[in-house]
Amino acid sequence: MRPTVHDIAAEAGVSLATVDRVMNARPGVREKTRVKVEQAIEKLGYVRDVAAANLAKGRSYPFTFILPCNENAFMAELRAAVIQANERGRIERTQITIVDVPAFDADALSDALLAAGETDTAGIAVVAIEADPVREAVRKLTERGIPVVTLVSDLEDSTRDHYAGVDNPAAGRTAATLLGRFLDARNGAIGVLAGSLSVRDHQNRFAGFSQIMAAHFPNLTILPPMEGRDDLPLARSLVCEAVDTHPDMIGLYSLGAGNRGLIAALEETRAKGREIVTIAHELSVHSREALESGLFDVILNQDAGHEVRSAIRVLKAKADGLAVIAAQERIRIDIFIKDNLP
Amino acid sequence: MRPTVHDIAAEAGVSLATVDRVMNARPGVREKTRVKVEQAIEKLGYVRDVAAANLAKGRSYPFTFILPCNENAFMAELRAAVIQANERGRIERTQITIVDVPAFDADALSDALLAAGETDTAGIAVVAIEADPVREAVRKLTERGIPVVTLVSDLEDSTRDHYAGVDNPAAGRTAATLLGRFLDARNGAIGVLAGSLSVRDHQNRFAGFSQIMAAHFPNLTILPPMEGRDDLPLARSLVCEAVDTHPDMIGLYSLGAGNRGLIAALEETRAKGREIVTIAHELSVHSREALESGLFDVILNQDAGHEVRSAIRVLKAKADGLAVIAAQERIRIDIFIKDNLP
DNA sequence: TTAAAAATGATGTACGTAAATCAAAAATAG
DNA sequence: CTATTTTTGATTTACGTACATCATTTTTAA
Repeated sequence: MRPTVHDIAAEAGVSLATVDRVMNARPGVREKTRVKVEQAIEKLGYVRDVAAANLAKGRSYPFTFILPCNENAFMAELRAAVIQANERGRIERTQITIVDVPAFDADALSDALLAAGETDTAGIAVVAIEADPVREAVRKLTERGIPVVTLVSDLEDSTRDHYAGVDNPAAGRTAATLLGRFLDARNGAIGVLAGSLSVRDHQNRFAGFSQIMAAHFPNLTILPPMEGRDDLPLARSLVCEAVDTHPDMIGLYSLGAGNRGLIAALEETRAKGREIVTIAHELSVHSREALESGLFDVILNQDAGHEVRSAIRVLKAKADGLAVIAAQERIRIDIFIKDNLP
Repeated sequence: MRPTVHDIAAEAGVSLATVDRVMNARPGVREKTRVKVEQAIEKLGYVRDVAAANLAKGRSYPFTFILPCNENAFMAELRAAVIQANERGRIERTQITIVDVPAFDADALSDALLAAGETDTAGIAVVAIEADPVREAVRKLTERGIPVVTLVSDLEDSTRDHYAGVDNPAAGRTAATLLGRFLDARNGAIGVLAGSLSVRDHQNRFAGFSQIMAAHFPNLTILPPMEGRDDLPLARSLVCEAVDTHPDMIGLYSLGAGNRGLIAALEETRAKGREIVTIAHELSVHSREALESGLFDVILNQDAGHEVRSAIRVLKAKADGLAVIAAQERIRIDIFIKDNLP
């Protein structure tokens, strides 16, 4: 049987009240007594029963998640993951309020952050936009002791407590290595399709991609990146045009989320008898289908569920003033080919 | 505020005792009353506070994990994962007893299974060996209502409740696709190094690998598989010999866990100025180093921690007579290249 | 040495659920 | 309609911890 506070009290030769004072850092305990109790805890290997403690505390964690009303599959999945976490969170005493903000609107986002800070919130998770008003809002929040975690997209040079998302330069490097190796010694051009290069994630991915391409695959040249803005017809026409303009284009890296336009373009390209080795981001029903049909060769993925759960763990830890185990919270970049689809 | 049993009682117009009878399927409730209570639960969206329930029940789950005393890195990691799960399991009221059995010994394993069944156990997880006495032991256990989960290695045509491990044929197919594509249009021979082809996992991986190779990469021929038996010097000499004997060998798939002998052999090969595109299994300090230095090109990995946690979740669910969400318990095959290492 | 301050003990209530007991009411059988 | 069985209610204790109150002891300052 695992030891309880009673066992600690008996072992240390003090009362339950004193053990409680030590355990919860309440005042009124002599140093000598505190040490006695701590030694008893050590000796018996006592671990606080968190479930019972939370029950007694009646504590709950009202968290706020600020999400952009983007319409792409990944954001939908992220939102679903938050909702699901909220449902099962009843057990862990977390309750999440989702706040919607227009996509790519820095002012709206900073307003939403400040507004969330005025509510009864134990911590805020936010899909960040790189902009000074946002940084300023985050600074005000953290200054007031409200934990802030960036989700999916980070906010550099800010006072946010943690970033729950993938290493985007590494994602770009991964794409470069795979594309380069799949094309082995062939010579040719590589297209790059981004959502928008004004978004930090996409910038970072492109930087990592370019770096490895330049260093290891001199046989491949990168074409100027296209910006599809998550817009189906635009992405499609951009890709089609690039394929036509560059007959030597043999590879493509799509580092955004506008997969459906891309898929349409690749279907047309295939119909014309050309195959482009393609690496895209984010697993969804559409991208999965493209991978299975061979239109995509690789999908790099960040697991929205993992990111949300990690964000919640970190917020909880910060709210309790506990340390975060960085290694445990690192979000992996998943590589999927048609053979290892989940 | 989330509703409690008291709220249910008030809503249904019955006493607390009756609600308790309904909730815990105790006898002595009229059908009409039971329906009233269930409707109140539905209406208020009541969810049992599992933490409080476990606290009140004082229930604990004594599980047994039967592991082979293999000395390879993966088994060590698996064991560590079990120990870690046991430590943090104090909170979830699971306590795990580890039983060691000699590796590859079917009789010892079946004895251990039956012995575990005699102890006070709420469920058994076992790294299975394909053999009839093992199947028979599992049958006896499940017949007596003891949940049995196979871990890492499955037991086909048995009465085990669940398999917590990866899809090994899919792992082999993944290796084949990556190896084939990395070698693009080159012609040559592919070596295969197994631990032992009498082990089901390795058989399955080899089958999947051969299937895709034959179907999609006629430019590559598979050499007869070598058996390294997790033995460092043996694996090393086998690989060195194969490299010397087959000057056209340009790729290698190591589907076992004997990575260190393989790494030694590849170092020698590299010293001779030859590079072999290599895919190996299981991430460890050694294999990671080999990946970073370019000796390995890809590592396929199964996360021991995930497998152990999944096994525990399933055992708990089975012990409570609850359903298992299959999709949630699927163990992924991770692909690592040097750019996406965690 | 005494008064004040600090430290400790003793005790009770609460959290949400489980489980038991005994009394009371309702339904059913004869 | 009574006797019996079944169903329901009321109440209590327990799980392990948090937190508050008040009494008592010990320590420190004057």
